[in-house]
Amino acid sequence: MKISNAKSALVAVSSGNQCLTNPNLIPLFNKYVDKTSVSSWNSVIAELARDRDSVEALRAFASMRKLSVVPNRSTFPCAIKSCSALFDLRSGKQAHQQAYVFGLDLDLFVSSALIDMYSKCGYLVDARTLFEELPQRNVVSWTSMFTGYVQNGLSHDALLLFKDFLKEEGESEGEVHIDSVALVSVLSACSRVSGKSITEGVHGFIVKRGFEEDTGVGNTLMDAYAKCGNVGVSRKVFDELNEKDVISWNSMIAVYAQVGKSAEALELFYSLVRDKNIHYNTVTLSAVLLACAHSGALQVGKCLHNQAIKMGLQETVYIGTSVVDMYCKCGRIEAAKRAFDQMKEKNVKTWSAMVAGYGAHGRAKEALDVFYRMNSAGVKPNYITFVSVLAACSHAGMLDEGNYWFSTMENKFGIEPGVEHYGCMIDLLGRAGRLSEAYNLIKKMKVKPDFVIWGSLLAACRMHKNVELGEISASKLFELDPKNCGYYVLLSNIYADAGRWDDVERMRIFMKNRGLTKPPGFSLVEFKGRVHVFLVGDVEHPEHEKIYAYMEKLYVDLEEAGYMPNMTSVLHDVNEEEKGMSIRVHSEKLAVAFGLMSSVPGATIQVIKNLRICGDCHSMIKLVSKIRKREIVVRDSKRFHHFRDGFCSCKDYW
DNA sequence: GTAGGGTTAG
Repeated sequence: MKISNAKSALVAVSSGNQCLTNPNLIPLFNKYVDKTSVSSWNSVIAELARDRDSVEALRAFASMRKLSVVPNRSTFPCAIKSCSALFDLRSGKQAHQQAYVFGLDLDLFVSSALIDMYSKCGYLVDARTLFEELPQRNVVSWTSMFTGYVQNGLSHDALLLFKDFLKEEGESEGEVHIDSVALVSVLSACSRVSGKSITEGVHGFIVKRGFEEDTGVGNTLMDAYAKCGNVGVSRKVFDELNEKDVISWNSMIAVYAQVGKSAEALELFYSLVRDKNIHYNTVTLSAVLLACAHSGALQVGKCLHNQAIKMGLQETVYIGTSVVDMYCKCGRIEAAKRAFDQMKEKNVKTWSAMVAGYGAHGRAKEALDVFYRMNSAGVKPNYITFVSVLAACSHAGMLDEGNYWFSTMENKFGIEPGVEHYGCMIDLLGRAGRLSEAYNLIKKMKVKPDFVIWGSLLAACRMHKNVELGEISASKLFELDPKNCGYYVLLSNIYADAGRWDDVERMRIFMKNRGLTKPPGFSLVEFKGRVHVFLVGDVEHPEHEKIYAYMEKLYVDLEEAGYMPNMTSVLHDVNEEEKGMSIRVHSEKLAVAFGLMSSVPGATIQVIKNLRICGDCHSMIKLVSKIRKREIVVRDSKRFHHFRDGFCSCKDYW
């Protein structure tokens, strides 16, 4: 019997039980499938399940039962797997019931599939109950249970279960034995709990049992080490893998892309391209596009987009979404829109990426338009979609719209606001000067306010000169993030504005005594397909001398045009002259200068900054855009600033 | 004929 023919026959006669009632189809069906033979049905169901045609597989299973063909232990696993693939708990339960009737529910093969089915449908308790009922278990039963916990966000329980497994393995005298698949599952639990010692422990076990050369185990190990902050070890595991498959490369590239090591991600991708033995795929491209998005590598991103088109992949929803996100984060919102419009299939992530993109560019109206269209298209917004919607309102200062969607998301969409949603609202209220409302909202929060929340309130207190609430926010921030000096500076500024010089002095001594740090600011500029990094006062860049010389000339022109340094956001513990020096060499200024001197006249300059842009850089770049007649785009940690002819797209609201 | 690993939105 040819399976593919069987499949077309089956498809022809399917739609449930019509195969029995439609006389024209019965001869066709009979030609390929002996409808009384269980093994014929098993082959058909297995083939359909393998083709991921789960709906047809379940129809075949139903038809078979209609014909009263008795299923055997080979029938159920594939049928149940199809239920899992469709998250069809009802059919899964029916299959469980039938397996029970035929005395097969405790069969190792059937029960493993059932455990997997219950887990995938979110019914972990049923999965565990069945697992406990099993008279004997093998490593597959255990693995199904491990992954069940991991996929339901209970990785800690998966690790606890692993301890039970080791006990049973020790007592079973060879009946139960760990394999690489089980180890992959355990490692994925490690990577989700981000525990360094547990990952190292499992790694030791892997070496002891001789699995360290297994490619699958190595691939997951890389991810687990990266998730607990040890990217160097991930790279070591990668380098030491004897047989790297495409997933090994993808994992390492994704690790780099996710931790923001974009240059390393790109470099590794280039060596993968040079390695003719391995063909990269959609996953690779997605990861590299993410690296471009992070580092603003637009030229490289464009090449990858073209490459995806050549490979016929631009319409897949993964790649499409990555491309949209890349253009948004590289400041090319119109290109993002074009890519977005061309996509035939869009999911909630695609829509949310577009909403977020418009929001970050301060184009709240368009963000909301996309959001409305998403609803009309019948795609349900989720938690993150509403973060994007509220962030769009916050970037544009649209308090009423923000308020509306903040209450609607819970009342109409049943999504409980999380710390990110509150963050947008505190920001909106705070900047509108409604400080006590903002403070009351914080007090009403069901989730614990984080440093973003208190940071927004503190910044608003500075803006609106409120000492009392500023002190409250600052004291919370000193607890949450005691080493970050940014908050001490802000509070000190609030005191200075109020003329409370004793308190300013107190803060200065406070900071001095505590070895406080500020995350180092850096800016990125892409030039000829390479991303250049600038730190504040950079002397590492090979052309730094030329850049400083260029800046001297630039400052002369700027001062002629009326530029006055604005020091309000500078530390109080340096003298006036030092202040002037450090502000002149902020990383975004160096990056803009490098962009100006190294690009052709008229070209847009694009800078990515890891922190928020400071007030002085903002006014300086506005002026630069005017006197040098250039469009300059700066993406800071919060949003985009498009500078043109002396103005910024944020309208100085940021 | 059963179980496992990599990717996209704030």
